[in-house]
Amino acid sequence: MSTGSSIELVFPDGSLRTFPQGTTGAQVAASISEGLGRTALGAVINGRQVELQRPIAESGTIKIVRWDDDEGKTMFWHSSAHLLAEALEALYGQVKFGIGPPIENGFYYDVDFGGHKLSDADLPAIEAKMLELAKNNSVFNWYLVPKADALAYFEAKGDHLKLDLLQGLQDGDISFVRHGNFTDLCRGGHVPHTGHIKAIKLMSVAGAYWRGDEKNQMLTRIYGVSFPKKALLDEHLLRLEEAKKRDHRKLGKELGLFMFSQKVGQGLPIWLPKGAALRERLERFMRQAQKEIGYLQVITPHIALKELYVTSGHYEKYGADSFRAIDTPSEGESFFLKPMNCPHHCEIYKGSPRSYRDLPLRLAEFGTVYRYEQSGELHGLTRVRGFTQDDAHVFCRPDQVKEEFKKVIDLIFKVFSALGFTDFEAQVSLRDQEDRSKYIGTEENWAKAEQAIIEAAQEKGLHTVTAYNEAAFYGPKLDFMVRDAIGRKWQLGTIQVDYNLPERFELEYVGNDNERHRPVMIHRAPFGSLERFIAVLIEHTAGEFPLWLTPEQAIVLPISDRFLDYAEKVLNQLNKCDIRASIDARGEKIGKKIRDAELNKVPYMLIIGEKEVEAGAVSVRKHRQGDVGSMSIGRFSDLIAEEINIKI
RNA sequence: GCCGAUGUAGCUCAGGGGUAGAGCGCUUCCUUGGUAAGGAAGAGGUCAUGGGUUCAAUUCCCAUCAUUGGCUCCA
Repeated sequence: MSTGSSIELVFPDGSLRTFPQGTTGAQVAASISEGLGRTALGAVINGRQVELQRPIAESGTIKIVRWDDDEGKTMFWHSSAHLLAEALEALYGQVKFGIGPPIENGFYYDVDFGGHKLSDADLPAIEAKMLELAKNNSVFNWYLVPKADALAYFEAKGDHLKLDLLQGLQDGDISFVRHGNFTDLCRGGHVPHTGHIKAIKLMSVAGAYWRGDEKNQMLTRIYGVSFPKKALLDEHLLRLEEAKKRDHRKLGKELGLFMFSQKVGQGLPIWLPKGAALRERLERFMRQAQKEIGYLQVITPHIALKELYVTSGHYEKYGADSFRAIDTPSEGESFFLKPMNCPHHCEIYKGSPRSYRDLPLRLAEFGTVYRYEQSGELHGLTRVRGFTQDDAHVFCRPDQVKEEFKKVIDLIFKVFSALGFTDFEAQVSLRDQEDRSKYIGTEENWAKAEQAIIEAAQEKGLHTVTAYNEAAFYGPKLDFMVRDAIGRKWQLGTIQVDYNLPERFELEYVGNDNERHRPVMIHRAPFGSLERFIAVLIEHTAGEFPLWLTPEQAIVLPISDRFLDYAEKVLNQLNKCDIRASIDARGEKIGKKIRDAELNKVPYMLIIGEKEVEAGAVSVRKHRQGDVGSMSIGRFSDLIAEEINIKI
């Protein structure tokens, strides 16, 4: 409660202190410690980010934020976007500004250059201008103006974008922020002055539709990132380099896993022998895991009549975005490439009468599906036009939904842990809260499905986040996001509850009351798609796959060609022990062979020479670790078997 | 689909109006070497494709295709 002359502020640690009315965030920070006073970038008061120099108007919660706080970075990058705008105006004059928000790793500004075309080559000059302007230590002044004045200001400036933004704002006072020679419409939350921005890197230029709507004008978006210290920028750029080294497109090529062919078509991955073998091992692993918990494997064709997808609702929803229909020469039939496996599985369900005793019926298929994706969206293996889902559909009674859902969660846990994804979170994807026209099915069924997901996730103790407008058009989802070895988030597995398809396909079972009932369907794919999963696995492991998956587990390195015969014998024995291996028979020195094997990320190198031949042994060297000593092949194969068992 | 960039040897890339270069890889020869690069020689490219400008285009211009960073979309 604030009195006339003082305010009370609650700090993040729960402590409460009283300050005179009109105290600024900066004064509060300085009162805590000299260090905080120096490093503070902003304040979060009652959940709102505000500048340190603003007097605090009312009592409430306060958090002084620094660079290390997320809010600190947000304010820092937001301020940097203003600085970018100032630089652009200084360099190019008549520039219209859209929005310039902070993002996960930096900031961007959407601008309209009129006729001028900006390219990457212009970025260094803009960067230099920003750094130059930053040195002015221009204070970010936040102030209120009447809406009429705000309109007049941007009217005079001819900035139709800001005017458009203003239309959407409530009448009354509008907040502006001014620093140096630049004034912008802005909600607020800036660092004290531009001098804090010490290192800037403008990353790229891209097109972006105004307000994200493709019917609107396309603006030029400039992406950038900035830091309070040069060293932090260098570190950031190093991280990007590291990510680049792990890029699955690069590693996939280097390791001979997959390729694309212009003649085959964009977005259609081709699996090379090593990649295909890796993929098969993943499939085998999944088949086994599913078999253990009662899934039945099925196989369905790659095309189906249009009517199937009319029934399922996919035609109405995605017909226009599908590959063109395949028409038969004389019968006038119209087929579509399979974009989903579920309609086929529904037909399997329908193929014979079902009793409540048959449920749950769990049909699994590594189903290859084809979807027309816009050309600009294709990306390596993560976004393709033809891919294989580790798909399955659980048909069950309404009373079994939650239990079945939980079993699927367990399966996903098992898969993730076997593959080393220990850090993940689950996202409950629900409908758009306003626009429900995008979805099919009754309100009642949606409510039931959403409830089942939320409860199952809770009972499994999952840490979940809720995302609206992320549901599939026929039902809500539980999506699993894993965090990879360098901290990036990827969406992998998904589980979806569906009351709608059973309805549309008129699926039934006979209950113990001898009446007909409608089953519920659960769609699920722990990997999501094999393509995408392998892409993520490549980037997560940097191409150093778990031993049980890796295409080449060992390589035999003879010291000279005098030992080639023995090398062949060793290879034979390895094959017998089911160890995937090859021989490096080149006329190179051992150092070179070792180097190449290390670079190729082969887990084990078996070096053989005079000593090994005499002892009937191999000298084992482990990738990244070095020499682990000499042993018999039997011992080596035990070693490998042991390592595989620990990991799965 | 839209905006920007890119496309030269198997890979990574340099070059530049007068029909091309490096490193790695590959082949052959010499070397027979003990835990991250031994030496030499050689093969390999219609400079993405199609037009245009020019005496001459891989180089400049246009279009197409593909890749790529974004936007939109994502069953």
